[in-house]
Amino acid sequence: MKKYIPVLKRTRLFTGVGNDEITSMLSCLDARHKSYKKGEYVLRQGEHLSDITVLVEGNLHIQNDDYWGSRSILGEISVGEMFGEAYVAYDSGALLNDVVAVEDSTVIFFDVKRILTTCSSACRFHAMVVQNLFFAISEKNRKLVQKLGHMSKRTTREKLISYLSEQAKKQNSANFTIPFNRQQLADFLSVDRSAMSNELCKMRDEGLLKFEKNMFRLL
Amino acid sequence: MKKYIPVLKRTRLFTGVGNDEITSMLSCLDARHKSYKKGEYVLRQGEHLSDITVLVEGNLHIQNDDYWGSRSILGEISVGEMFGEAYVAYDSGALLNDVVAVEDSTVIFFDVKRILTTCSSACRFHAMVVQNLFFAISEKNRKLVQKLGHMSKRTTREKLISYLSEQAKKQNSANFTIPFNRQQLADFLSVDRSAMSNELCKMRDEGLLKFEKNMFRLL
DNA sequence: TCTTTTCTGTTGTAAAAACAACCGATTTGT
DNA sequence: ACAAATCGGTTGTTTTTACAACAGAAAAGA
Repeated sequence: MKKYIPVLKRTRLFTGVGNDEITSMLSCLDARHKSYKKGEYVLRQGEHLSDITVLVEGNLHIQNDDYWGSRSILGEISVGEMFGEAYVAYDSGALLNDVVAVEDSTVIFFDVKRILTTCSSACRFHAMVVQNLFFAISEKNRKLVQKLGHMSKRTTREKLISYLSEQAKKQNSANFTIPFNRQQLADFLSVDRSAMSNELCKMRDEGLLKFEKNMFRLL
Repeated sequence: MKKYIPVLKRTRLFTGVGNDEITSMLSCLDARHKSYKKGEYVLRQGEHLSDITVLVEGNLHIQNDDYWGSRSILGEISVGEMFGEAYVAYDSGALLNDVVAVEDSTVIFFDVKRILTTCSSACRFHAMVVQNLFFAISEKNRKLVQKLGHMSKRTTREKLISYLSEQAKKQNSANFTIPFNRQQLADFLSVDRSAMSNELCKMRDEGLLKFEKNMFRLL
């Protein structure tokens, strides 16, 4: 567990917390880690969550497959990001999505719930953790709103422009890479892959952008 | 301000807080109220927010108009609900949407930011407020995920079924009313109004549901 | 290295949505 | 009570998307 401390130190959850303090919090929060092979499910829709999770290795997708097999990708979790904050509340109900490892991954589970819902002061970092959690969930909230912004566009082209512009802005450059392949991007934007591929190539031919694999350049 | 205490008492933010305590918190949190006529903007996209707001009268929409005038409704705020929690974090950036009064409305502004970002104990309800805020934003987060669930459906019919099913479940009955008229529902689901109206009537003719104005019944 | 699988782009067709225009009914405002 | 604006439904046309099927390139695996 110790080897993950450098990673944890750079996460939202442990912002402003020193190495020694993280160590003591690991036991205070009953931290456990678990590894998953590519393709394995970390969490499943319908489960009730009592922990939050931090990804310390690999890459996860939050997704949803419907009865007819069509997939929708809600979001992507990269190293240092967490998942499950929204399900800590006692009345939050069951998980609405699956969380799947898209690479071999390692996740740390924290029982943050008891920190939030009890008034005990077994650990003196309560306030800090709560505040960090709050900021983390705020950030996720804003991300969801951004995604809704993309999805509310009517055409595939508009959705692409909306998404790619956001990525360019986020990475502070007209050159950037995206964390999805074509099928995943289509699932993320809820459009058909072939139609999207087609549109992307049209946009390239019109001189709006260039791309090669996951690297894009807006012109 | 005092007349709003009964309303405030039933909000997420003040869950578990007594009347006297609310009164003292109103000054602690520098509460101010403001009224808006139907159609007026409460908040505008691009603004930087330092307060959170609680609606005590009326109805608000969180929405977004693009350059070509097409509108997208992100969500609806009814009495007792709050807005702006996601923008309390110091690095949250500008507001991504407009907030508009769809009826004559009254809003109370709270400077919750200083509660979160300082360690002073000027008010002994810090912990409670932070926890309530956390649960509120968790809930909003889950709502956004649900909305994304509707929007990720490919056809208008699927979007409608997804949305109406959620409403039925939420209101615990196959009979329920929705908080939107047709145009607003279309803007909420990001589809064309006339196409949606058409689809709705087809579904009615096929015996899937009945409706009259904002009242629906799933069969 | 060779085979197999995955990934991406391309095309044609069928289905669906967007758009525009219109009308009657209801609601709002004066 | 009357005029004006809003609302909901209907229809036809155009545009866009979904779907299916295929092929070459790249990547993964044996």
